Amino acid sequence: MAPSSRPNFRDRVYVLVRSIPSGRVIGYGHVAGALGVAGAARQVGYAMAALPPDTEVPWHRVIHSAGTLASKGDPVRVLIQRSRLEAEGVAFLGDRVPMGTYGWMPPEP
DNA sequence: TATATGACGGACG
DNA sequence: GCGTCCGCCATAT
Repeated sequence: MAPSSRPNFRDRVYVLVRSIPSGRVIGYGHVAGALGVAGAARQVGYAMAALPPDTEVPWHRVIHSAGTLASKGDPVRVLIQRSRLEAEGVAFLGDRVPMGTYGWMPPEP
């Protein structure tokens, strides 16, 4: 193994996202911070963009720190994301999610 | 190896 | 409350 640098930053993002319980959400920056690399919020989003359409990773539970959704050149993605969150019991406050209520934090070792 | 990019975050007006 | 600017760091080419 090559534990020196980041073996697979994206892979760690997927593992953490898969640990998010249903009906909960988390911000990109929170995911990066949980991986030990605060400030790499953009890389978390980049990892999501690399996810296949048949992925088992609940990428829809990863949103902006402000509670708003996001997508680059694909607004349909946001609609799917919102639909899945509502299906899990997440109540939207307009176009925003009250992270103070649904905000989830990963368990620290 | 270096340059450009990018599902972001926070600060400022 | 909303729009805009700068900075952060891993991936891609």
